[in-house]
Order: sequence, then C-alpha cells, then structure tokens
Amino acid sequence: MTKTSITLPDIAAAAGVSKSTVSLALQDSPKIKPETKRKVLKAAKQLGYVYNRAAANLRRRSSEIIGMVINDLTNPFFAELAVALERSFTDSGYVVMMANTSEDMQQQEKVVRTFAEHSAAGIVICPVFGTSYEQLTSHTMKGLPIVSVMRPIEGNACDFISPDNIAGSQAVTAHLLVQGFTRLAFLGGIDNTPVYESRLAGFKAAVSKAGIAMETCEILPCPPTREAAAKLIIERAKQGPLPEAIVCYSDVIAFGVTFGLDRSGFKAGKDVAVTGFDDIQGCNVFSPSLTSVHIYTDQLAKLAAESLISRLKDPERPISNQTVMPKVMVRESSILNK
Amino acid sequence: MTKTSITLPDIAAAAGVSKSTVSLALQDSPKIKPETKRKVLKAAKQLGYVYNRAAANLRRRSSEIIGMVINDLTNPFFAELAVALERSFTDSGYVVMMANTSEDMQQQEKVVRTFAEHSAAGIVICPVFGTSYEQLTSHTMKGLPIVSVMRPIEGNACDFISPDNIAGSQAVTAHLLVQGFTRLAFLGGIDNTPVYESRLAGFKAAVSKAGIAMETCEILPCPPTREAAAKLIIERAKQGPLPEAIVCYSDVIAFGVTFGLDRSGFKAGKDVAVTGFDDIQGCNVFSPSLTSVHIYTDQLAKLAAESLISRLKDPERPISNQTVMPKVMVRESSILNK
DNA sequence: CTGAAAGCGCTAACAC
DNA sequence: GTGTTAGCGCTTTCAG
Repeated sequence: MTKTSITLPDIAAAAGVSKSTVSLALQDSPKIKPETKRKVLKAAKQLGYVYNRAAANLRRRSSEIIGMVINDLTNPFFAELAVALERSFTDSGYVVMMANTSEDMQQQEKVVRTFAEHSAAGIVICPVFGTSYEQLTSHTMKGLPIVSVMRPIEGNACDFISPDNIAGSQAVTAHLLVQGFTRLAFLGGIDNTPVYESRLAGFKAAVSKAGIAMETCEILPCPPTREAAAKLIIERAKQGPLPEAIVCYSDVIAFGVTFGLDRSGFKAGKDVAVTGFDDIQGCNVFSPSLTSVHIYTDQLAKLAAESLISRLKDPERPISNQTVMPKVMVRESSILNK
Repeated sequence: MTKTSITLPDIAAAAGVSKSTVSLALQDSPKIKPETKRKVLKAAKQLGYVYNRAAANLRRRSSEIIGMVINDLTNPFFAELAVALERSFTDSGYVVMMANTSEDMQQQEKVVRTFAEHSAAGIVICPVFGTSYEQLTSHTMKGLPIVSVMRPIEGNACDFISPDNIAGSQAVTAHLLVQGFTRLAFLGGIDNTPVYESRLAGFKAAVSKAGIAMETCEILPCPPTREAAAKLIIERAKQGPLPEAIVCYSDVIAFGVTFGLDRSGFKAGKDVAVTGFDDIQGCNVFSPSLTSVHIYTDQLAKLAAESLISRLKDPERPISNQTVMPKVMVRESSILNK
C-alpha cells in the first residue's frame, strides 16, 4: 500500500475544481475543457498522485485484472507461453496477475479463488490435468470467465485454445516414417491425459497409415521432465536394441532422451532419430539441433486473449474451441547421419 | 469481476445478524460466539459468497499484494527464481502479482506503477540493469517498499539480496586452476553491469592469486543467451587455439558455449573445460553434466520475502544488503577426460 | 457479544 | 462544462 494519502479531493483543492471534475479529467473525458485538464494533470503530478484502481474498480464494478494460472513455470515451454500470454493481455490494456500452481490442484483452487476475491475480470489458465470448471469455481464463483490453453477443462465448460496435437504428432511421425524407419517409439507424457492421448493418437495414426503394425512400436509414458525421460531411456537401453526413431511427447522430454541416450552410449541424430514437440527456443541451440513441432505459441496466446476478452464483453457467447495447426521443423536430430 | 452481488448484508440477512457481525465472523474474531460464526459461515457458503478484498483493502488501507517484477522469465534461471520467490511470499500469506519486463525499462516503470495503483504493499524485483529507485518510483510512489534480488538498484536505496558473486566465481575459477590450466577465459555477461563485474572480479582474483598473468586470459562478454554465447565461441574458435578452460557468466551461457564448441568440432569436458554459474536444474541432465556455482535460489527467495515483509512492518528499518555464500558443484564439464 | 453509523477513494447520475 | 450527491463492499470505533 502506498503511504501517500493524496486523493482526488486533494487534487481538486489544488486545482481549484471539484472532485468529479478531477475524476473526469483523469479519464480524459471530452466533457472537460482542455485547459482544465492541463491544470488538473499538473496538480496531480505535483502532488505525486497515485491512482487507486481498487477504489475505482469497486465503484465501477468491473476490473481490468486478468488472473493467469500456470501449471509449471519451470518448464521452459510453459514459461514461454506465460510470457506470450502476458504480452497479449497487456497489449489489450489488461493487467495480469500471475500464479504458478506446480501442478497442484489445491494450490490451483486457492489461486483462482484469490484472483476472484481480487475481482479478476477473468482467468486464463493452463490447468492441472483433471481440472473441472465446477471445482475450479468451487460452486461459488459461477460465471467467472475462464479460458484454458493447451489443456482442456473437463466438461467442455470453458473456451479452449490449443494446437492440433493429433495433426502435429502425425506429421512429425510421418516425417520419420518417410525415411524408412519401422521400429518407432512414442516416449513421454502422462497416460490418460488429453494432450498425451492426442499426441499418441497422431503417432498411431501415422504408423498405421504407413502400414506398420503397432506391435513393432513401443509406447513409454513418463512425467514431463528431463530427469524422468533420461532415466526411462537409460533403463530401456539396458533391455535390448533401441527403436530406430523416438517421437517424444515434448521438447523437454526429447532433451532428456538425448541425454539418456548419450549416457547409454548412443547419439541422437546418429544412432537414433529423435523428435520433440512445442519447438521451444532451445531446440536450435542444442546438439543435435532438435526436430520439433512448432505450435505457434504467440498465436495461441493471442487467441486466448481475444477469446477471453470477447467473453468479458459478451458472457452469453457460445463456448468456443480453437485449434492452431502446427508445423514440423526438421533439424538434425531426426535425420540419421551415420 | 465476479458477477455475484452477494455481499455482507446478504449474508447478514440470511443469518439473521448484522453486517458487522458477519464481517467479524468471517475474520474469525474472538468477539463472535462460535455458534454465530457457524451460522454465518454456513449462510456465506450457501449463498456462494466471494470475499471482496479490494473493498476490504480500501477500507483497511493496506493490502497483502506483492508485486513481483522479473526481467526475463524465459531465462530458466529467472523462471526458477520467480517460482521460488512466489512460494516464499505465498507461504507468508501474501498474494503475488507477477509481471515480466523483458529487460525493458519502460515496461518496468509501467508495471511498477500499475502495481502501485493496485495498492501493492511492496515490490520484489529483478531489475533491468541501470535501474534507480528514483525512476522506478517516478518521484510519486515514494516510500513504496522495494527489495531487489540478484541485481542491485542504483543508489543503494533498496534492500538487496544476492549471492556472493565474487566468491562463487573465484572458487569455481580456482577449481579450474588447481587442475593446472593456465590459459583461461571468462565468457558472457554484459560489460559494466554489477553482476558481470563481480563475477569477472572473482575470476581475476583467482587468476592473479594463482600467479598467472591476466594477459594469458581472455575476457569475452556477450548477452546472456544461448544463441549469443554459441555465436561468440564459434567465431572465437575460428581465430586460433581455444583457451583450456572457460568460466562462463551463467549456465545459460555455458550451454551455449558447449553447443558452439560442438559446432566447432570441440567437446566441452574433453577438449575444453567449461563451468557455469547459477546451477539451474538442467545442469545435471546435460552432456557433459555442467560444473556450476550453486547459489541457493530458495534461500535468496526466502531472504527476499523476509526482508520485504520486515520492511512492511517497520518502514524505518535501515536498508540491508544480504549475501549468500555459493558452493561449487563439480561435474563432468570441468574435468578434462581425454 | 452484537448492532449502528461513518467512511476508505473513487465514479456516475443528475443538477446547475 | 462543472459541482453535488450518493453509494460500491467492506472494516471499525463506539454504544448497548
């Protein structure tokens, strides 16, 4: 809380006008004479006035606060997404309060409630898997507009923006198949989560379209961290010949796999083809550079902001699901160079 | 803004008590009979009441909001720090509004002002280099408590928490020197910034203590990104024999250097010893695993929260600078294994 | 222990 | 164009 008790009346007194004139002037209302405005602005600046938005919001019964809830900021992909989202909203004049949930449902419920208590106009969220609108709003913040990004909220009750995971996964798998690999693996991601299921579905679709039996392929889920992926592939390497190509659930997984392969005496892009998903910044500055699926994070963020802002303006608009078509970025890791 | 117009009077009516009794009950005041409290809580829950903190703060003339301002969330080190900071503050019952500045001074001034307008109780910031308290508070938010982390605010006007960069850098350089390297380089970081100067000073101190002439060493600053570091070392590699060991300004730089060396036909940890700084999560899941300087991010975050909270309680307390002693984590990248 | 009344800083009709 | 007046939802003396 700023100590300053400089308020509208103070400015009014200094400028020799009334409280409401000051209010109008500060909002740059056309009802106020330019000269008066100048006088008011000058007095405000002189006195070191700090606008009190909470008071204004209270009176106006609306706010420009957007609550942003991110599942895991230490995951570089979500950090990139968070930054893009923040920019999209601030570009539209909103201010975003941001919170990290560390994939913790309790924490998530808590921060959403806190945002609601601070009169957030709406929420943009990468929800913890398994989140439903009901629990998110605790039956008590009904009508709080929410848009989810990347991961859907159960029950289809919220606007949702995501990449076309199936198409992206299918395309990157096809890119591998074209090279003649027949023993593939899909590695990483958490079983029974929507993103995992979609990316896996794309993988399977490509494989079966290529006329390859799924039995020759391996499916190895694991938590979305470098450590987990590394551990998994190291164990796997001990158990016999590796697949020729590994489609990873995400770039983070792919980095872990690359590391694990190295520890097991194999090289990604040489002994085994590896692909990622998300196309985060690091992909290009990594040896081997990582083939990945670019999902247009900035575009996702832009759509999320547009979607939420539209809903704020028209709460009755039908719920919308928007999908962005990704693009395969071929780099070294997927082209074997023996 | 939550649509709900459920307010204290509504609950009061439902529970058959007065507005103020409800307020007290909600705050769990000892002045209210347990039975009454139960009645009130029940009514509140039934009606789907959402506490309005903005209104409460307005009346109480204080708030539990902390504004967190981070220079670059896409840098994994700062993302880790941000998460740690957020946790420290929320653990103490504060709610943090977070904003990313992308190292943009204008953006930084804007978000600090916005936080002030939202009645933030204080600010925790990783400032853009060159930030002064004066400009941050625009001469108008005087007295807004600010604690800076990692990077100092000019003029020593704010509490400041940081690792002992000199000691950390000196220690990791010494670790290299002990192995007998004589041609070292200090790579990365932005010239004339305090963190750079400190880390470079530690490097120089170790070198001169080892009786080595600084002339045999190279100093190659560059922006703190993987890309910039990679580009720099690739250029450098073309110009003649590389140093035997490279002390990097940060882990991000070290990752870039490792990549660039690889592109130039050299291996970190084999042809050239490389060390990082910050000890971010990736260090262990990287080939070669990266020797780094662990700076106890959680501890920095904890001190930052304590420091800011103390100041909120006692605005007159003297400004404090706290330093945390880092620790060298020796891994593969710095032990040549030819 | 509970109620009545005042007011935080601001906006928004509605007068003048 | 500008001033008056009445609150937004809450906390907090102060009575009772």
